[in-house]
Amino acid sequence: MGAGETGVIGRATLEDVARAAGVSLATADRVVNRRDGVRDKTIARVEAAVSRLGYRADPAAARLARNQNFRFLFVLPSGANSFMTMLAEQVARTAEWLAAQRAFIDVEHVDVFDADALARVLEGVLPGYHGVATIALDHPRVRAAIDDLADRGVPVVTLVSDVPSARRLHYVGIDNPAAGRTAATLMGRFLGGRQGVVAVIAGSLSLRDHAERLYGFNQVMAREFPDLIMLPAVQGRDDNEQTLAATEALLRQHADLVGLYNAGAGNRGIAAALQQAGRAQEIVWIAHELTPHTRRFLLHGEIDAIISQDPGHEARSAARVLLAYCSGDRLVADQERIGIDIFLRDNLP
Amino acid sequence: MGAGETGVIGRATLEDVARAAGVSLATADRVVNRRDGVRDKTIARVEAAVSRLGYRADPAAARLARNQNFRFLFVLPSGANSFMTMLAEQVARTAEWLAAQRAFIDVEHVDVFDADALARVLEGVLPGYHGVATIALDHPRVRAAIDDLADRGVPVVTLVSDVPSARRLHYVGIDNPAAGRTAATLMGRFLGGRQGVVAVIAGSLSLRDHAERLYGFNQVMAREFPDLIMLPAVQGRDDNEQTLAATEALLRQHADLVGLYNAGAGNRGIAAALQQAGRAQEIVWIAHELTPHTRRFLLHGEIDAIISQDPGHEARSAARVLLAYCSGDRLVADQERIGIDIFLRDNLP
DNA sequence: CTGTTAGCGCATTCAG
DNA sequence: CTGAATGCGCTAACAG
Repeated sequence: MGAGETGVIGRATLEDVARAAGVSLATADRVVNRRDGVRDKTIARVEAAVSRLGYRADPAAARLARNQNFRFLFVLPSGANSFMTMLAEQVARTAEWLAAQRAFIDVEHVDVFDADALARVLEGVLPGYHGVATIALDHPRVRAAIDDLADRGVPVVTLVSDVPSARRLHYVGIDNPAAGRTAATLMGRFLGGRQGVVAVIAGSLSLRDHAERLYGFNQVMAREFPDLIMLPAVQGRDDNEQTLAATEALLRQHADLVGLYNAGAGNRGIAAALQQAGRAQEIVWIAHELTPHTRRFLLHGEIDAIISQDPGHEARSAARVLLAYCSGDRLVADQERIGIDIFLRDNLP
Repeated sequence: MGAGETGVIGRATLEDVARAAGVSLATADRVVNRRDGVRDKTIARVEAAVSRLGYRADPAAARLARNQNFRFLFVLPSGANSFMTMLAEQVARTAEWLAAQRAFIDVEHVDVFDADALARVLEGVLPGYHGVATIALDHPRVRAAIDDLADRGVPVVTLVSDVPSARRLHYVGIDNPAAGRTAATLMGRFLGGRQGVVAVIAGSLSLRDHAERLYGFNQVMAREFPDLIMLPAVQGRDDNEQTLAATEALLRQHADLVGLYNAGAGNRGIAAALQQAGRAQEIVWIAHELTPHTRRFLLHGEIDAIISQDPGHEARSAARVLLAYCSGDRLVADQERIGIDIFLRDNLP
């Protein structure tokens, strides 16, 4: 028993279509796959049969017959903060899944802050790769490298950080200005009328995603919460040491600091500084990316909210987009939209 | 750099394994698929070859050879609030995708509030279905029906609303107590020290998911924000009219109403009542499920935050879980975890 | 322009 | 217990 009789409805096959249209399998295949070399009349006959029988190609069989493998290159940062480490792990996990789809990925690590190094890797992508996913950097040389790949017919998707002006196939990541606005709204509302100074830290102001977050943050703070005093953004280089120092300086200079938004990494530095100053609980601190560390700080009530993106989702999405492009499949658009997640300690995964 | 040496791009096939082990294709297949009738010695030989060559079955080829179709039944509510309508749409969209995987889904509608009707549908599931996904209802008869299906070997996944005590394969939905706690934290923090009364509306207190949300909400309110006065929950039956009436009553009786949490549907009723009373902007209102209506209320500043779940994700997840179970594939656990989404007007999709 | 044929990698009879 | 043979639905040469 079990798998009940496969019943009758074994759907129409290409052969059924061919027979119904009175042509050969090959011809049916030609029109279904929009290859030329078929008279308009027979095209019409076949298409009629297709819609009459409700034919839908079996992609599994097609891939098997085509016997084609894909090879993708993922370019990830070598400097490993927690989020990037998680991303790398998820890419590895995705690789297993992809292998089942006859697609393989190689990973190459490069210093994200170094545009030339990144561009060099992109420029040197070997032929034989069917697609590239990369953490991008908004720099002319990087943009040029991406465009060159596009010219060579290699689709590239940008991951986490975008280069909108390049001819990339797709951007897999969050809307960063919106993420900044989200942080600002939470900041303003959590502060609930308290007066004082709000500071902002970023990894680097020349990283597009960080800059965009600040832009969004400042926009909403100015418009919605004009009573709060915004400090100019300081840089922490996504590094715990430097962020610690920066935070200490802020605390020293502003006794009335009530809010802190870190648009980049280095949260352990902030935690250390706040704890040392004994002001961890009173200051509203909003951070990015759910990692083991930020999770702990959130649970302890130091971080008040985390704005995040799901690295697993991003890795899978990049792979799906590349694969769909290469094999001509459609993709479910809203499955590929990366959401701006908000985590409080109550809705942690 | 570049293409790590996977050497030749084609991976090992079962035939390669067979040859390497010095057995026939059939025998290799027997051990790979754990069928018996093979001597331990040859099993060992084959397994050695498998791991030596790093063999991984090609699922596409396997499905093709097996030539098997699956048929699933989705049981959805007939009473159509916006969220359920969206869910139904997403199920339809998922069906298209599933068809490509040789799996087909039928949808049956039933009144969710009627346990007997639901149980009847579940009891009457025709043989020939390989799996069932259903919006459940925590009722003995429904539980029994689910267990019967399980006994018949039909996997069932509960969707959106769970019956934890039943032998369902999987629950696809959010952690509702946690959702309630999330709402409470937002409520308390958005109120930022304001004093007054907080009201709660639910569709029905006998719906497990609504009850759980209230439980979580009350828990956090009592523990974290003891100064706010909690009103006993009122029922709106997930209906705009009744929810309107309930809200009007609340507004009439409590001039000091500062917060409103709706754990169910019927948000249009609330909006109407608040607008009429002219208190839409001052009351912190937290609602569930992002729909065209709640989105509008959020953008207009009436709703302050929406706690949500992604119906597209849920529909796809239910399908994937069923399909993976039926075809013996593993699934990516954390792709199937349904998150508790928080939407402010800044991070709307 | 159209048809014939030989696989793709695997599951499954049916013999031995 | 094991092996040879057949076919799933489709693609891709290669003939006509």
